Amino acid sequence: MNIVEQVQKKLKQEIREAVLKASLAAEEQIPEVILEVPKEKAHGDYSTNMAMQLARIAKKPPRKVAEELIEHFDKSKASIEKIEIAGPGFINFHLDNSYLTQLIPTILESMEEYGRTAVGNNQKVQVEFVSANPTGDLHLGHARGAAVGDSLCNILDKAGYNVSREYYINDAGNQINNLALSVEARYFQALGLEKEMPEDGYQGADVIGIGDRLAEEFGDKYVNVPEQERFDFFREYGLKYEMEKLKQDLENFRVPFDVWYSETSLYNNGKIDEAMQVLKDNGHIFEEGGATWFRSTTFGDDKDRVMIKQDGSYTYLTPDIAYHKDKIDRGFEKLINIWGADHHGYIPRMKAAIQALGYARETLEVEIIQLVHLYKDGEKMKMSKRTGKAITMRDLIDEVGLDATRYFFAMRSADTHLDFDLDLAVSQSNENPVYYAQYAHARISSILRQGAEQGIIYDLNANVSILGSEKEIDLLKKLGEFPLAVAEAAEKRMPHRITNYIFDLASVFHSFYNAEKVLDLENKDKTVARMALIKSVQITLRNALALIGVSAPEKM
RNA sequence: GUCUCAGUAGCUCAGCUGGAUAGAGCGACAGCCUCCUAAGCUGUAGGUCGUGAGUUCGAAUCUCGCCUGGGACACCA
Repeated sequence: MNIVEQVQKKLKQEIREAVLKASLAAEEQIPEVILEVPKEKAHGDYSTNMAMQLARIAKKPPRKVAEELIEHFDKSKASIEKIEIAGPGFINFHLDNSYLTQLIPTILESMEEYGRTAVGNNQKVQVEFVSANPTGDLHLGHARGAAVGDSLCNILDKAGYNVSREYYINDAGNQINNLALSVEARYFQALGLEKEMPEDGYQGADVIGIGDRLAEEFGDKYVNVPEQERFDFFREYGLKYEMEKLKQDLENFRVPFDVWYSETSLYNNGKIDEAMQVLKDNGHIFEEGGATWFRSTTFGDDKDRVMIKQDGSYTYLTPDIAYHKDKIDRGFEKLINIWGADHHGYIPRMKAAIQALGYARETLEVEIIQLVHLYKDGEKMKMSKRTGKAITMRDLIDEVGLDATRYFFAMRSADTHLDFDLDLAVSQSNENPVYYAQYAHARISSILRQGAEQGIIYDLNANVSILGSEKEIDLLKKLGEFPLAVAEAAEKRMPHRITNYIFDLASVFHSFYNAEKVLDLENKDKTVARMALIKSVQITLRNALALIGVSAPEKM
């Protein structure tokens, strides 16, 4: 707990104490103390609406309640400088903010650990994301899911959760057969032979590439082998090729995974049968029309779902249920799935399955990633995966750059539609919000470099108590918020809270930079203290950027 | 038709557990480099928070209806 959290806690305690001493409410009647930072600086450092909340219980007008509360408030505690009643009954606290300078040694000592909290309680959380079919290139929606998922994992980790990142490989079922047939067609075509693409074949350029590669490597070797052998070979080859490319693309996008989980493995190790058996034992399975059904309506789904089709094969749902059972069997207490908007209708049946297996519905959380629309020259770009005309994640990174892409995806809440302005993201100018934060970091680095050249040394023991100007206090306040911002982003599963924080911190720094000079040879003590301050800003900025996978350059 | 997400400044979006005069960026306008990076700073203009009701001391925020837009509603994955 840093000094800011300690002061807030103290303040809340004192407010409760005052309520009791003033006999405004009995102990069990007191609502949770809400402290907020007023938008208006004139309204003090913190304010509480306690008096308004108590008005009914105390049967007195809010301002009267506030007066009595203040009367019994012990001002000697919690650095209080002044207390005022304002508006309809707010109580505004003005603090002696000199305590904030204690943040500096805390941050300098914590370094890359600053921001870490234990709110997650080491809970075992698994985040499954991207999980795109290995049948083509990752597109924009996947890129957004990857960026949001990775950022969320970083944030959860920082907030004290025990996180595992997982990718579910859909390497079974029709779409892979389709891939095999598409590869086959492209292979024949690469050799100049006639071969039609399957009806729902993958038209992407990457499959053409696989065909070319096969033709080059093996010549016409596979033209005249038995069909089944050829099919099996192309299936394996295509899958391996697509997966390698996928892994490489994600790695380039700074998105690592701990586990790559194969759907096929569920078929081979009996886990599907196992899951089916549990559902059967729990009485949620029935036969009808030659198919085997899961009675998901018991748990609020719109209709029951087929698990084994008339032809004896599984639907997509069946291995997926086994997969989720396996996740829980592996000891995860919370499963977070990050899905594209098109899978949105799938949530109720998956949650139903979790319940039918005998677990709490809330074990599974699904975060939906809404669609991305690309705009260029003010116009929406059309794309279609079927015809292979989609812009791929790789195209996007090549054109926009890694940092800008990550930042753009992280900065919008994931469940709203995103209009991605290519021209804006590409622009290397002040129009681009990505550079704003990086620029602040580079500026700080530059000042610290020059300070060092002039032999100015600061350390944990720098006398920071001499800091206290308005801009310095603004900076310190913002620095103190970081652990809270991370904790809140984690608990609400909202990575974009972090970009908001980054922007705010950078903004306060730029403002400070323009108002006050750091390096001042006439006043060495102040220079040392300010260098320690901006070093703290640099550390915090870098930590925050790391959470969303954006680099913190020393120079720009 | 059912479900779901959204609608906030000209554009793109924030807005916390319901709080005070609804905020940023871009764009427009006016200023700031003899000074650590002007990719920056300071200020001005710009709003019926889609709409109608309800809940209450108080609603952009919660509830319901309606309008508009996106998406999902397979024995596909």
